[in-house]
Amino acid sequence: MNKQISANRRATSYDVARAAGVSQSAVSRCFAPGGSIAPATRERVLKAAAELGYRPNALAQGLISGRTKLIAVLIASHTNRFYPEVLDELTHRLTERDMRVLLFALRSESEVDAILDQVWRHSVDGVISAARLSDAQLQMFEQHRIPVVLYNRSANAVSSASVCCDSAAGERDLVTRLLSAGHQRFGIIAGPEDSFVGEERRRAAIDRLADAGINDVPVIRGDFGYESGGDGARELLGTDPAIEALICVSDQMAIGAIDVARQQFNRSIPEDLSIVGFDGSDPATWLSYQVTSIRQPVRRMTEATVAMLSDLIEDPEAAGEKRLFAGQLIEGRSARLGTP
Amino acid sequence: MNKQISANRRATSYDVARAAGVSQSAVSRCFAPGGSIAPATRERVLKAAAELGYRPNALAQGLISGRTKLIAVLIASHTNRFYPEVLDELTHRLTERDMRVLLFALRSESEVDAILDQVWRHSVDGVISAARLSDAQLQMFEQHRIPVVLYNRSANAVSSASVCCDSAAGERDLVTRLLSAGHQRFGIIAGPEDSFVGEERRRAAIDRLADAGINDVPVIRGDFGYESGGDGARELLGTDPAIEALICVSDQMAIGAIDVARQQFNRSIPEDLSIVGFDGSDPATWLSYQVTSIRQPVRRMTEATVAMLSDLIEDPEAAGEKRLFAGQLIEGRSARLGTP
DNA sequence: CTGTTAGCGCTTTCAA
DNA sequence: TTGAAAGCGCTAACAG
Repeated sequence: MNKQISANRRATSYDVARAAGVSQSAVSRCFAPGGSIAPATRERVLKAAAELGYRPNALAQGLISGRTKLIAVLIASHTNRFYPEVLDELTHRLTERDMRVLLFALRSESEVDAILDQVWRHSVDGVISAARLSDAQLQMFEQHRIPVVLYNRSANAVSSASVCCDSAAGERDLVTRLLSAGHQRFGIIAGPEDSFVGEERRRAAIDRLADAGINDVPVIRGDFGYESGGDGARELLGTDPAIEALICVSDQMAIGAIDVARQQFNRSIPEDLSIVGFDGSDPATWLSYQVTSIRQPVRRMTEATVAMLSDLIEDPEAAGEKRLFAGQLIEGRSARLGTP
Repeated sequence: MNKQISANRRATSYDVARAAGVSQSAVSRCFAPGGSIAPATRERVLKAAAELGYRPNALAQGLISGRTKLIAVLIASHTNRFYPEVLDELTHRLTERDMRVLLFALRSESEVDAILDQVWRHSVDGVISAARLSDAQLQMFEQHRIPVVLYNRSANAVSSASVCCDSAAGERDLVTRLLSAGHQRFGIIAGPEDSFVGEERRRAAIDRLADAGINDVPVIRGDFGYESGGDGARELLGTDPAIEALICVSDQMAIGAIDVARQQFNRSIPEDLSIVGFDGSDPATWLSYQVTSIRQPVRRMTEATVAMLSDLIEDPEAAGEKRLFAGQLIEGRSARLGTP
């Protein structure tokens, strides 16, 4: 019994080679970037390939060449939930550069190890992480020359490549403006303790307030989402009705706070209470809220991220660069702002 | 010169075999689900593997076994932008079942072919498509026994598996309630022509209105997003100030419409104007909007999707099932509703 | 239970 | 420019 091609087996380069009357390696060269092949041969091969519906097998290519064009994208679930622009932009820019996205959404820190195990097994060419990685985990990648670019978080010990929005500067800017508008009593609605950007913003706010001689500012922690922003506002305003400004580390929490302040505490925003957010996400610009916030330059940041990753893949010895983008103040209408 | 293990080469099963003093296939069996191996050997192997940091290479596994555990997820960019729950839930449920997500975000129909080419090359075990696929494209997968589950869209010709929210029924329900509350003049803010769910909802609304003897209802098309909802409202209310109810095929468009109606046309919602949306996405429940809408049971739907896909992967000959989930009415406060 | 053997589909020298 | 041959790292018979 000869080797039957069962009707639905996918065509291999051998099938194409046989059909075109050339060797298998000729077929391979046909689909390679700079493969030397005679125009006539090339045409015959491509014709046969088209007829058979042949497409190079990415697994085999990756296995032999050591290049998979696969990029692992790690992102905290809440980031995509509350700020979907990031993943969307990243995915598109990667696709544009002929790379594929292996997506991992993290609901908690504890999942990271299991996920890195998978990342590792799949021989990805690079990693973009919008989730926190430990130094040990980063070292693991560095050791094996797998480029990693951190998105909106940076490592302390290991010198890894990263693209960040300058949360601290942005938050300081916001607080400075609130101070110069005369606000004296503040409340902070922060993020979870394990959030890098959340903590960065919280600290920046507290430090700036301390510089102005304001200490012991009450802090409530939320999860970046709408509900938790409302809860935070309820608790802060309930405890101290004299609070004049609420500093929220995300737009969705600011929005939740605005709704609760207006509807349950009967405050006019910003006349009776200033509320600021952070991110510049879509809903923050909606007419009902117009949150005073800091917009992250997502497009430039994602562009920088994949550009940097591409470069590192080309030259794995290149040093990891840290790029810091300034956020842009959105005045909005949810806070009374003074001059910088 | 003997075969040096360069410090950063990743360990293979041969390395582990050598270290443990067993054959390579013993190592393989150690990591296989039901591989028969003596406990003692097993332990030696696992120890060696741990020391070398060995992890099976997914590429090689996929190549030889024909199973990659890779699932291609196709999703329209705007779906993730305006309704991120879907991708998040899908990703988690797939991960739970030990499958990996190869993500493709589509900005336009024209990208589909290029993307399917990639899907194909990567030998995925299955496909989840929350983007429109043509019959030809579906047949291609069917021919090669690659299971596809359509999410919120169904094919006409080909009988493919699908999980949908019953948009038509939901929209009819909504319109019926609006009618029974006495509304007579309507406007529709629809989605792009190439959107499956958008068109389904638009048609259902128009048909239900026609049943009630109401014809020639003005339709404006948006892109499911906030801005376009506002634009639609502006145009409809500008043209016909007597409109009593706005039917929007997405929540974010409903939200945009609410803001414009309130702030630019000075309408009280729902007293002066009823506005309904669709999806039951997060922002629709925010206090400032409380959009009257139909909630898609996303969790049950995504669960059904990956369960169905798993089953099809186990048994590729199984017939594709179509599951239709009823949407749940959210009364909200953006529309005056009558009894069903 | 264990080792041997034969590929999976491809890229990449190396000669011709 | 072309083809032959080796081998990426693994699984899956098949003997022993």
